[in-house]
Amino acid sequence: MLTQAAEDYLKSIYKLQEKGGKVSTGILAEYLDVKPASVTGMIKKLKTMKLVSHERYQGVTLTDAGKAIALEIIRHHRLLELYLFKALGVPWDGVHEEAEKLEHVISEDVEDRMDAFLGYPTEDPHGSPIPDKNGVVLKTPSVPMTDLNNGQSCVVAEVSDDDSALLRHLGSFSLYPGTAFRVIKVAPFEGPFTIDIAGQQAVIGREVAKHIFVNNVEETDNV
Amino acid sequence: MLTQAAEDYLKSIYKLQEKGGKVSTGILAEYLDVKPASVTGMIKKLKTMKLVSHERYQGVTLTDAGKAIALEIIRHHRLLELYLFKALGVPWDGVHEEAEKLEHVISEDVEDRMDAFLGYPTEDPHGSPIPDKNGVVLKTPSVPMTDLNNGQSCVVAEVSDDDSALLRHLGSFSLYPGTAFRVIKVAPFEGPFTIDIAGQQAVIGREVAKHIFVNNVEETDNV
DNA sequence: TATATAATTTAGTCATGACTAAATTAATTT
DNA sequence: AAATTAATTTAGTCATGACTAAATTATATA
Repeated sequence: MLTQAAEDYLKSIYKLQEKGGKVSTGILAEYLDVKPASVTGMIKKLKTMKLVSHERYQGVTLTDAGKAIALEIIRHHRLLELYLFKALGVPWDGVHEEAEKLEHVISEDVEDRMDAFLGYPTEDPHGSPIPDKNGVVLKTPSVPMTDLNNGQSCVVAEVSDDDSALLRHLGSFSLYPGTAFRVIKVAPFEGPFTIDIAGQQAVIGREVAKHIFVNNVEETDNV
Repeated sequence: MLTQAAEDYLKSIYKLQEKGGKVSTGILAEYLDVKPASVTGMIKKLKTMKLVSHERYQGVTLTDAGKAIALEIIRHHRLLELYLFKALGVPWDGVHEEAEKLEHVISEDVEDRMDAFLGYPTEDPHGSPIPDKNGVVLKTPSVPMTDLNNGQSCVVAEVSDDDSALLRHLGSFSLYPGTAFRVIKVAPFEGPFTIDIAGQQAVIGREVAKHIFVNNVEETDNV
């Protein structure tokens, strides 16, 4: 069995390499809120376990074995998030933190039971895909909200799950995965987005928009 | 926050001192499956935290603060056991092991939600009392099955929760808390008990009987 | 009471996984 | 190309919580 720390490293490497290939020591350190020297130490251990590939000064990548473990942990995490949300009513801005602790100790048996209870779901409450037991992830294509222009309508596909305050903010506009909205105005000079959600207007800043991913983008006339 | 190890020590001390006042280093070591020298080390730490009282060579006792924490962990454990059993259908011989890991990471919020889901229960699947949020335990008086004699009838009140094989064995006779049975025969020379459970006969060895506690004991004529 | 045995504690070791400070390597400027 | 800056690695430290081996204290026996 791997330690909790090792599991967290693998999961983080997976997430970071999703958007950008090799993962540098510094980025990983920042992501894990740990000093770079500590990362170097753990990478060495993971390397002897053949879970990562690493050349000095060149960044890390997961091996197939490491990737399999990372996906298993991510599956735990996302199933737990959805279970806490649906079965226990934990608010969506709280499920991440809770799942972060539970994901390392939950048994396969309990996980299977939660999976069945939920009807074998494919997405967590933030719209992220839940890998299946074989580590297959079906990712629906989506674009960052910052790519949108005036008059386009779309549907929220996915939002970042790790910033509780951000999620509460989005919740106040009902900006959940599945929610449709239309861009009324994009302010110039990297300004905020004014959008229409079911008749309600909301102003979404650039920094927030970066964490929202959408699909079903369509040009619309002013309604 | 306490470490997981410290929490386990407090919980174990609580359980052991329930039946026998001060807890010796050796007993605690055996219970935790750890060497006595390691126990001495942890006791020192717990003492500096004022969670236990300890005089060299004289055994440990929990302070009020230590007892409060122990009861909190036990509450977590037993609520989790019942939740896993009722909400997820985990078999009763598996819930202990699972709860053992979860009890250290579950939040108060999630615990409260499970408590509400279960309707604020007072007993876990093995008949052990669930302490309330203030650490109050209501223990129903019960006697070990080994105290029973020929012809007595009773109801199962509580069974040990930590031996999975034993629980499966009891389950095969439907010997759950709440199950009534009558003693047909106690074999002489510390022999086994032959009992009648809803018309079905079963033979229960002495070692097994030690782990079964009963109440509502009544003399009955042969029916 | 002296001695043997059992229980407990002390002292020192080990693996984890964090840290700091210093050294090394890579990338950017001038 | 040399020098500066940034990133990474090495080396050594620390707290946890386990361990073994040896020393100490308590208990039981002759």
